[in-house]
Amino acid sequence: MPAARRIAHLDMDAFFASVELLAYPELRGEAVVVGGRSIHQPRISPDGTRVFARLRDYGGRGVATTSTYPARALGVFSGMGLMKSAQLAPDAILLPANFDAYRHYSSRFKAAVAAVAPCIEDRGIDEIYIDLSDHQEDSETLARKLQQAVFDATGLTCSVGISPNKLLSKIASDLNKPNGCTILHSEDVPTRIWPLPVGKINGIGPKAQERLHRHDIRTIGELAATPAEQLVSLFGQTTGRWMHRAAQGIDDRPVVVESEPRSISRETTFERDLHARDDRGELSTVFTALCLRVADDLQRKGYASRTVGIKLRYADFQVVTRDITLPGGIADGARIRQAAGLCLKRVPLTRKIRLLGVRAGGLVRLSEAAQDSGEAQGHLPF
DNA sequence: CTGTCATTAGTCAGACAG
DNA sequence: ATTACTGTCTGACTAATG
Repeated sequence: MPAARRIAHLDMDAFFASVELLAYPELRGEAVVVGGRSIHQPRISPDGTRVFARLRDYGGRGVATTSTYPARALGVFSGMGLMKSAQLAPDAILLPANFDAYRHYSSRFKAAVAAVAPCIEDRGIDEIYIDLSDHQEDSETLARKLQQAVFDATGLTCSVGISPNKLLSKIASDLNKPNGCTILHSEDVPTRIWPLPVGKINGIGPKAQERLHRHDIRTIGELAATPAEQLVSLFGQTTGRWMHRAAQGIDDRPVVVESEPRSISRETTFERDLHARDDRGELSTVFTALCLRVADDLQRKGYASRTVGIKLRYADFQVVTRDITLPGGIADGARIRQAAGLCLKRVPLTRKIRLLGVRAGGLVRLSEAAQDSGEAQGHLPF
């Protein structure tokens, strides 16, 4: 008989901000926000102390990527526009994001976890699922071991949830933050999960939450008590059934140790909104650069793309996408640029544009790609 | 021959998450 | 008023195929 499933979710505490605090320990306890467009590096003053930019000094477009807990106490959360954040916390310190450092600490904490428990599913830069089913120690011991290993390797704290499945563990890891540990069993669902708001379920975002609220469904318990048919009629077959099961704490998704990427993309928001009529040159330069970066990413990772697409965000925030599927995979800049150019022709260019993006989907491994050179569709039989 | 149904691929928008 | 970037998935719709 196989061991009962036991799965951990491990989430680094305020990850980006905490990495910054390793570099700038004098900021511990301060309201610090990470984000913006990277032109506010700390300076060294004549007396040798570091001088940091304040939120009130920030001018341009940008959002808070993360904030320390003191900044959160002032109402500044990730995703919030920096202009709005500056109103709430003008004296908060603003640091540019340093993704190289975050990737470095990400690898370190994942390696530390792997030394304790090797069956890991990557969920982005700052969190992972771990399958502990084959381990003998009790969950409390394992959780503390994981946290100690992460702290020894990085000097950073994390929070851990352990339960029979990913859904419950994800909720659990958030129940006791920072540096917390929560262990849940199936029997705990009515007491520990049902009182929580529906938005605590990973996958129920602001829109679904609002629709549920309109039907007087606010807690996970109320969701669990809603007939599956009603949820299906509200959200469709797949999502409705999933939601109903999730509310009972049921989730049989496995921990996926490795997976292939589905798409690779690059996009950028301009300093000011651009118009195809007045800013042709700039738009064209950026567009080509994005195509080259996507091509470079494809080649470095060893993929070719069969579906190339573009994305535009107009000044009013409306988003349009177009894509094109090709007979064979491509990975070089010139042909990505050509395909993306065809997409661009199908989009109205009468309004000002705020963002431009290029995407490569339908990925095939470069080693197996047909290396389509325009004749790979085969010769006609006559 | 025409209509219907099932299935699949392609396209696009939108929700969600880290 | 303000709202990054990268990536995944689902639903709705259309077209093609059988």
